Amino acid sequence: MSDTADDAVLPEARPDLEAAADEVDRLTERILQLREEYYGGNASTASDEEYDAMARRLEQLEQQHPRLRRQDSPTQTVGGRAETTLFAPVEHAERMLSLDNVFSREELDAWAAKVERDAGRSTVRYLTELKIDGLAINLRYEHGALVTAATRGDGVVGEDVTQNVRTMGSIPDRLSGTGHPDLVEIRGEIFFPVAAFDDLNARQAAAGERVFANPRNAASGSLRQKEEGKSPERLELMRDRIRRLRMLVHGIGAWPVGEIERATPVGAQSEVYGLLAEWGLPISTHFRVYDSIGEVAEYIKRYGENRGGVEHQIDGVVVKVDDLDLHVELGATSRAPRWAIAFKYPPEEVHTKLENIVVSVGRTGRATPFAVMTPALVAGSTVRQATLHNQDIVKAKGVLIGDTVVLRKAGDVIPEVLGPVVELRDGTEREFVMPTECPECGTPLRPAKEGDADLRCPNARACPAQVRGRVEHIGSRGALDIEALGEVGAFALTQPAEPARPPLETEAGLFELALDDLLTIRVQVRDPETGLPRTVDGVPKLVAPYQKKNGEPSRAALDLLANLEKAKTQQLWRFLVGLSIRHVGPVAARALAGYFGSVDAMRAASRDELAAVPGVGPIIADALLAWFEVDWHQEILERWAAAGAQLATPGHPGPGAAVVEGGILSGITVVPTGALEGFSREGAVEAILAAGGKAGNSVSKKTDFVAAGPGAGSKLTKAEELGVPILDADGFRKLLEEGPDAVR
DNA sequence: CACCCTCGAGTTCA
DNA sequence: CTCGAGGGTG
Repeated sequence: MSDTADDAVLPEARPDLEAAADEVDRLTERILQLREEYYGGNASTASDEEYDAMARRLEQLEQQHPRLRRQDSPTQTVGGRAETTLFAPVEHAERMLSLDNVFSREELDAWAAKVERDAGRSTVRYLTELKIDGLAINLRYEHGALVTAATRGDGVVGEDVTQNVRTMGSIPDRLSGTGHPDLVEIRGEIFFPVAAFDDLNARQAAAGERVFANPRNAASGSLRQKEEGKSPERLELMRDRIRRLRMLVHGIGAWPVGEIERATPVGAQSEVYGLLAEWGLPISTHFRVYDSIGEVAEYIKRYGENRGGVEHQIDGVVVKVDDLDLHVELGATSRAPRWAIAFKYPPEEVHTKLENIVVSVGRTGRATPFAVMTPALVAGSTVRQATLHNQDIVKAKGVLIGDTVVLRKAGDVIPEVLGPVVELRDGTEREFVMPTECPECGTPLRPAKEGDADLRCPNARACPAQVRGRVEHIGSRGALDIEALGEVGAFALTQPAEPARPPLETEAGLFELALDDLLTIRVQVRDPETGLPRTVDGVPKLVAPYQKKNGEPSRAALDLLANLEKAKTQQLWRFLVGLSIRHVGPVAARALAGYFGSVDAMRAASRDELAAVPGVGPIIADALLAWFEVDWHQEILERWAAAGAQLATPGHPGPGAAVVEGGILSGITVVPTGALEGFSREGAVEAILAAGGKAGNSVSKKTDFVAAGPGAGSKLTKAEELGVPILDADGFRKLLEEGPDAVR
C-alpha cells in the first residue's frame, strides 16, 4: 500500500500541474482582458480565432484539473451558457412522452395484468425492443421531406439540431416511396456507437479536444455543436464526429388520424416498423414480438446477460403492446402512454479500489467519513467518492482501506459502497480508525447525545469547516440565495491564505463586507489530486479571486457585494433558514416568520408560545430557545441588523397574527413535481402558498393534488397508485386561479 | 402511545 | 433520493 502518512506530507513534484496552473492563470487573464476590450467597444488585440482557441484550451485545462479553475473564470459565464442556449427552440407537433419504469419481473407482470384487464383480453401481443441510452430525437417530415430535427427538451419544446442531423448522412432528407402524410413526426434515439467510442476519445485527446465520459455524453456533445466560427480544420473534425453518430427510430408521433392507415394497412407497432423501414429510416434489428409476458421476460433476461453485445449502450428494455387499436383504447397519462413500459436493469455494480477513508466536517459539525476511490465509471458517470455516513456504517459494511469494493449508484444517482470483495484481499489492507479529534480544528469529537453513532465537532463558533459550511448555506438557494456566494466564495471568505485573520471569522460579519476586505484575499492553490497546498520554489502559490491583475476589483467581487446588498431585503423566513438553527428548515421557518413577523418577537417568545405555532412542537421550540441563548448567535443578529438586514416583515401586525385564511386553496395540499411549464421549482411552491394552500414534498393519502410536469418521477407513480388527482401545468394554473372545484 | 406524515440534512455529478 | 426524527392525530 502506498497511501501511508509519508505520502501525505511529501507531495510529489508535479511539474505538469505547475505548468497547467500557470497556463490557466495566463489564459484566464488574457481572455478576461479581451472580453473587456470587446464589450467596451475597443479594438480587439486578438482575432476571433485566437480568442476561440484560447477559450477552448482553457476549458480543456479546467476540465482536466477542476481545482485550477479560477472563480472569475470566463468559462463559467459565457462558455457554459453558450452550449445550452444557442439552439433555436422547436415545438413538437405532438408532445414527446416518457415511459413509466418497472424494475422486476413482478412489476412487469403487474403491468401486463393491468393492460390485459383494461383491454378486456386474455391474450395481448407484446413487442420488445432495447432501450437505447442516447438522445431522444424528433424528426418532423412534411410531405415526405425532413423539416426539422429536435431534441426532446421538456417534451413540449426541444432544441433545433436539424443542421447536424443532416450532416449525419444516415437520416433521409426525403422519405422513400410515395403517399406520405402531410405531416408526420418520427421518434427515435441518436447514439454514439460503443465500438467507436474509445477511438473517438483517443482522437479527441490527440487534437487537444475534450474527452467524453461515456458514449451518451459523446452523442450529446457531438450533436450540440455549432458550425459557425469554426476554422475549416475544426469544422471537418466536428463533422467527422457527427457522421459517426447513428440513429434508430422506434415510433411515430403526430400523424393525421387515419392517414397512414389509408396509405398502408398498419395495425400493429411491428408493422409500423416495417413502414418506417420502407420509408428509408433506420430501425433496430433487436425488436421481437411475443404472445406472452413469459417470453418477454426471457428476452429481458437474455439481453440483461449480454448488455455489451450490442452496438449501443442499453438502458433497459421497452415493452409495447403491439396492437395499435389497443394503444388508442389504453391511452396515456399526463406523462406516459399506458401501452408501453420500460424495464430498467438493476443498477450496474462495479469494482474499484478503496484508496482511503477521509473524514469531513459539515456545517452542523457532524464528522462524516467518506470513501475515496479509484475513479470508476458507474451508470454513466465517473465516481470518485461516496459517503460512509459514520464509523458504525464503515464497520457494518466491513470495508478496509485498500480493499477492492463493490460500488453502485442507488436510484442510479447517489454512489454507494456496498461492501468489500473479500477474496481479493492481499493482507496489506488496514482498518479505518475514526479520528477522535476534528480534522479541521483539532477539537475532540463527541456524540451529540450519549450513544449516538454520529460524532460532532463541538467547536461550532470557530471550527473553520463549520463556519465555511454555514456561510455557504446562507448563500444557498433555499436560504438567502446569494448567487456569488457558493462553495468557493465561502472558502475564500473564511479561510484565505491571506490575510491571517479572515474577513469572516463567523457569519456575523457577512453584511459588513467591504470591497477592501475582498481585495486583500489570497487563496492557496491546491493540487487537484492530493488536495495539498502547492508551492513554487518553496513559496506557496496564491491567487486573488476578487482582484484583477491591474488591481481593480474582479467581477466576482462586484457581484458578491451587489448580491449581498440585495439579500438584505430577502423575506424573513430566508434569514431564519440561513441561521442554521437545528430543525428549522424552509417549512418551519415560514411558519415561524408568518406567526411572529420578526426575529425580535421570536426571541421574546416563551417555549409555549413557540410551540403553539402550527408545525412547531416542543423540540423545535427548545432548539430555538437554546439558539437564542448563545452570545455569538445574538451577535449575528445584532450585526446583521446593524448592517441593514431586514429581520422583520414590513407591515406584519405582530406575534400571533392570524394566519392568512380564506385563500382559494385554503385547506388544500398540493405536491408539485417535475418541470411545470412557466414555474420554477420555488415558484410553484410560492404560488401554492400564496393561494393559501399547503405545498407538500411527498405524496400521501392526504395530498389533494399532484401538479406534474415533464420529468416527474416517483411522486407521480405514487399519486397514480393512490388515486390522487394529477394536474399538468395548465391544470395547475387553473387550480391556482379558480380553486379546487374547477379542476376536480 | 402508536402510528403516519412531513421535514431536515446529507449526498454526487454533468 | 434516502434516512432518521419531529409533529400531530386517533
